[in-house]
Amino acid sequence: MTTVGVPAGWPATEEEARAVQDELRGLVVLDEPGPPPGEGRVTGVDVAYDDDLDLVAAAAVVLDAATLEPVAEATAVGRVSFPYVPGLLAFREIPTVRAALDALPCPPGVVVCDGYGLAHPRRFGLASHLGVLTGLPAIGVAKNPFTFTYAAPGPVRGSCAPLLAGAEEVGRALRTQDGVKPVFVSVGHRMSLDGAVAHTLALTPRYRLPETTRRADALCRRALREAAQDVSGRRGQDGTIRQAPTS
DNA sequence: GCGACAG
DNA sequence: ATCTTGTCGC
Repeated sequence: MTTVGVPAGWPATEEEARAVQDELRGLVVLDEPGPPPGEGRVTGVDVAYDDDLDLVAAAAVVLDAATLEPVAEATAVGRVSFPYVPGLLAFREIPTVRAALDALPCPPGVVVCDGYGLAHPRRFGLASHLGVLTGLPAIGVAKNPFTFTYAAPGPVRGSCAPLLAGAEEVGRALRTQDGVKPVFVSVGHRMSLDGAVAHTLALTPRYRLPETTRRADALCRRALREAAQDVSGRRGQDGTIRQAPTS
């Protein structure tokens, strides 16, 4: 596990954060189909919070794309770098997620985020932001439609319908299991929408959410529990931080 | 102006 | 995201 602070120059206000998004948005690569699903490696990233303890724990879990078995994993713990503001989620998650990705012993392949990419008020959600900063192909798979609209996809696994911002298709509502609420897939970086949907289907043989997300979610929660244990052990009742044990 | 709003 | 027990079902 690695520890991270808030990066120097990280936006402190919503205005600054939006300006960063407007500046980086142009760097998203949309003309690559991305690696084929079922080959190479796919990495899930997720984050868990304890706002009271000012803790963020991130996990990155690398799966073999063919078998969906984990081949590597890493975690990182840091301070909360930004409040939750709809549309600015990336500023809350990225520093710790990047640290976890950097701690991996192997290349991540395609990164699967818990949230959106292009399906975003300024077309630059978490998956796009993380993709641009790392250069990795990335997609977003979210659990709800945010402010976007969609027609219900067919009831069978694999059915999908456009996720719409007005008339613009920003992603797809995808049924990953028969009769189960769809997930909301969007392109992050260096991947086509069809590719993002195909990857998502390949990652959901059994459950609604991708195996990448499920594994990363379980791991970051565990990392948060352990970090919270450590912190409470080192903090007095007045919040004073005592010295970490030297061993 | 007010409410809704990825995680 | 997080607060949270039991419960219905494969």
